[in-house]
Amino acid sequence: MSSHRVVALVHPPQSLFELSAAVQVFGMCVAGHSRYELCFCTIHPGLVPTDTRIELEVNEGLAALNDADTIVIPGWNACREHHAIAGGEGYGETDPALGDLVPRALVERLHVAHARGARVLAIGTGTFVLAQAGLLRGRRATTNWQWVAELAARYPEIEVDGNVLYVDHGDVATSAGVAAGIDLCLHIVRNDHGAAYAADVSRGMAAPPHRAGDQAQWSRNVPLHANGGALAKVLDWAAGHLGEPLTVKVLAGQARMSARTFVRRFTEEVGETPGQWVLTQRVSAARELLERTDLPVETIAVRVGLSSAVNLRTHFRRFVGTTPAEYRRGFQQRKPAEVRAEALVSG
DNA sequence: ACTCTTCCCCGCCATA
DNA sequence: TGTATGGCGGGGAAGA
Repeated sequence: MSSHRVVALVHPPQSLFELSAAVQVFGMCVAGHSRYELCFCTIHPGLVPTDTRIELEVNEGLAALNDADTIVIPGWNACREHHAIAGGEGYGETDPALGDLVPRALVERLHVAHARGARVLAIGTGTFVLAQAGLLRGRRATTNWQWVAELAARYPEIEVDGNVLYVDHGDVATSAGVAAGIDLCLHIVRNDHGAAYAADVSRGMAAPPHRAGDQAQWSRNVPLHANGGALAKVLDWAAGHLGEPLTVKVLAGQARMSARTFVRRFTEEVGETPGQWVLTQRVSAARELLERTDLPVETIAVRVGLSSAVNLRTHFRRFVGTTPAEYRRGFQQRKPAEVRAEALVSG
């Protein structure tokens, strides 16, 4: 099996931040190499302007999409081009022609790629390209909160959800802007190569390990380090003590807050309730243990704080869509092929 | 499948 | 008056 080819579509004025979300995650080397082959293409190969005063040299044209296993569209700033040329800042202003600036040739390439089974990811305003290509018809999708209304207005056939970080349909996925792009890419890596590998990648880039797609987009852009980082410390602490009872009372105590205030602040800043968050962490930890140990399911359940195998199974089905045993089996079957592939790359 | 208990989460409100 | 806190109670879900 040759390595998975990820092709990022660069387009002027390219958003560097959203591009680097894809670059960091898919280009990240773990133990010396990456499991993805990351390439770039653009409509007119050559120097591509970005949203800052740096140009990118991109040598491949749209033909590179033909053999992509995954296509990433890290933002689509065509709308800002006019503002930039006019000397304006462009942020916050909407251009009604946003979707119309998607060239026909690109739309066709995307159709072909999607039809032959390539996966298409959009980060932030990249969603508009997928919308214009008709790949989101009748499906749920998201984009930057600033653009949610615009997206919904222009494409009524899409179920626009502005309250999530990302939406993944398997063949097509969209995310909110900036940091949510990292979350989406990590989510993809996680499904491709498992939670343990994804955790290695996110550790490599010092990103928070896992945020579920249905978390709210940051309502006020408050970093977790607000309030002297009290919440961030509690999250770290809790992640290291999953086997112990993590009730709201216990967590609030760690944060030196009353339970009521803790729940309120937690949901505001993290985007989901403490209970949901703890549960997500526990299932996540269980996935990792299933992948890299041979511990019995019952033991794993106890170790991650889910008390019993019965309990673990119900939550596992809800989050992962399968049973722990099945998940482990599926994962270990893939293992030998991957190990061989790694040996080839590193050797 | 059932009960019983505990905990979650949120609205409401008094307080600082 | 505006803002953050935290106690209380209930509806409901989770777990034993």
